[in-house]
Amino acid sequence: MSEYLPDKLAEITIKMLGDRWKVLIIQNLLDGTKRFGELKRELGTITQKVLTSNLRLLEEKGILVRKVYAQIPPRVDYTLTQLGYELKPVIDSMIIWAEEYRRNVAKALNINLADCAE
Amino acid sequence: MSEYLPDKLAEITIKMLGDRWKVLIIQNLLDGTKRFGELKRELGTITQKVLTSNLRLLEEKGILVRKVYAQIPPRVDYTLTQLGYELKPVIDSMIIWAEEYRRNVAKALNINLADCAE
DNA sequence: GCGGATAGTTTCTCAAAAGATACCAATGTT
DNA sequence: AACATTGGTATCTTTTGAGAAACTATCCGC
Repeated sequence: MSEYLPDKLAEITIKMLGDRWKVLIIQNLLDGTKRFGELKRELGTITQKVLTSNLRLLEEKGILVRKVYAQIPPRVDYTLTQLGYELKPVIDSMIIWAEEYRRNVAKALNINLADCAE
Repeated sequence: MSEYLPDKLAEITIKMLGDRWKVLIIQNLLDGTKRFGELKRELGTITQKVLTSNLRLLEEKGILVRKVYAQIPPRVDYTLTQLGYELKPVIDSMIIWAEEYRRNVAKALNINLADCAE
């Protein structure tokens, strides 16, 4: 039964990173502190609402900190915590796997093309 | 702009592993070939429907293969592909991170307890 | 016939997150 | 006044996956 405990651990991490936007946000912040608008531009098609709610959740979970400046126009900086930075190896291994996956897809396409040629 | 391409790669992997059941299924199959009922028992509370649909999707994506035996009672074996096994480092790094996260949560609880004591 | 084995399929409901769009606040500049 | 800056908030709709529960198919043994 104790062999199932590692199962539960991966589940914890998936809950933090379990969707497109969270992983992209964290990955962006690996570059260093960024402002709301900067993140929004670099992430592309994300809505303000979705960005806000994802940032707030990651803050709540201790992945990042949000620093509000007393100024107008408003300025808010987002920075990964140490815990957030420690997600880098996870993301890196994901990138490595995706590159392998891409190679496999390309290989599968080649096979399909050969079938069509016959 | 090319710096964003790695961003997209992590997204690909998250789509494969992006929820509780997929990561748990893959992790179970790292032990080797298993049957439907075996998976269902070991995963605990998953419904047949959810297990089936997750297995079919992982098969479609090339993460696992499904071998149907011509017998009654029905027998279907599920085995990770090479590509599926290559998700092991991703899952391992997730486990390591979750352990760190757990330590941080415990630390945060200690701080909160100290605050209450004062 | 009933119950057991196995791996599903079906139907409906619910929950959570994303998406689309509009609006808000404060200050500064023209 | 209008427009600019910034980081939001609010409301409604859509999408997706999970959950609950029932039913299906085939063979075998009692």
